[in-house]
Amino acid sequence: MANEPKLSRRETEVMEVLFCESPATARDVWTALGETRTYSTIRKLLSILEEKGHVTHRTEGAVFVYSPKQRRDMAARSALARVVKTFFDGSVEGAVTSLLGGSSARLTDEELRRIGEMIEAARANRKDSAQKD
Amino acid sequence: MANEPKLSRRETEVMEVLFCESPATARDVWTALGETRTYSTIRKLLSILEEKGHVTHRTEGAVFVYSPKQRRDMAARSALARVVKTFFDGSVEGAVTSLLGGSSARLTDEELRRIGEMIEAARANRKDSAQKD
DNA sequence: ACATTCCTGCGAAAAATTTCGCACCTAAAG
DNA sequence: CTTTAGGTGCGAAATTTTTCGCAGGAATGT
Repeated sequence: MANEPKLSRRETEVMEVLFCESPATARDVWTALGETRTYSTIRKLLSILEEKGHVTHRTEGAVFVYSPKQRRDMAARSALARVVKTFFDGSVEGAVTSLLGGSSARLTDEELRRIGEMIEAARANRKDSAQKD
Repeated sequence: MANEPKLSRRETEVMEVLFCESPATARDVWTALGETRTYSTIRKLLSILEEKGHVTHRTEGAVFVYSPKQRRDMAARSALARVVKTFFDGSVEGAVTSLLGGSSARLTDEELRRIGEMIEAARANRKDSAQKD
């Protein structure tokens, strides 16, 4: 069923920070994570992540600046796919509904308009290809 | 930043199965997970999860039937929220776009129509409350 | 009643993760 | 040049996770 998570708990945390705000130094990550552990610990995690191939770094001056190796949009897609499968029985509609319902208050009218347009476009696109058949 | 994950790797796996198809017996979960571990292992996980308060069980006949303790829609919301924050800088619009773009082929026109309506409703709602101010 | 099968409970070994400290190096300030 | 602040590499202790096996108990078929 659900393909097992590749990352451990802390590794996941670090990756999330990285996806959220990369590129980032070990110190950045440390800060973002609330400095709840030792700076040393974070560095270790980062190096493990790199060894496993989930992260790269370039040296800037003498400091390491890390970035996720996977493209952000791809990671986003699979994260969403997982949520859709797990919580919405695979229904994208369900997910969109939840997304819209949960925080519609935070969406500007402009955003809603754009999303609406997107839907229209998708429908039009759909009809086109339907005609082709 | 990102509030740390409460569950370990395997625990997460089990919870996902449970959210996907609950209620479920230990054996169900075991099967869903591909029988890659021992049945005993899965049971242990389940009991740990229960001890930690993430899961409950009722006895049906003589077997345990498990269910997540948190409501599915709530879990869904927070899962989505996390993804939105991590991969879309908090932009719901971005997430919806990705969702729609990624698998628009799999959405029926009917679904698209409904989503469209939902958007309209949200916009209308928005204008109403704007007038109130 | 007896054998067989499948469950649950428990305890602990085995393995993986997580967390640090220490040695050493570099850049910048004194 | 010397000192200081902050980085990196590495090894290993401390903890958590993960995995099992074995001892009953209940249900089912013979």
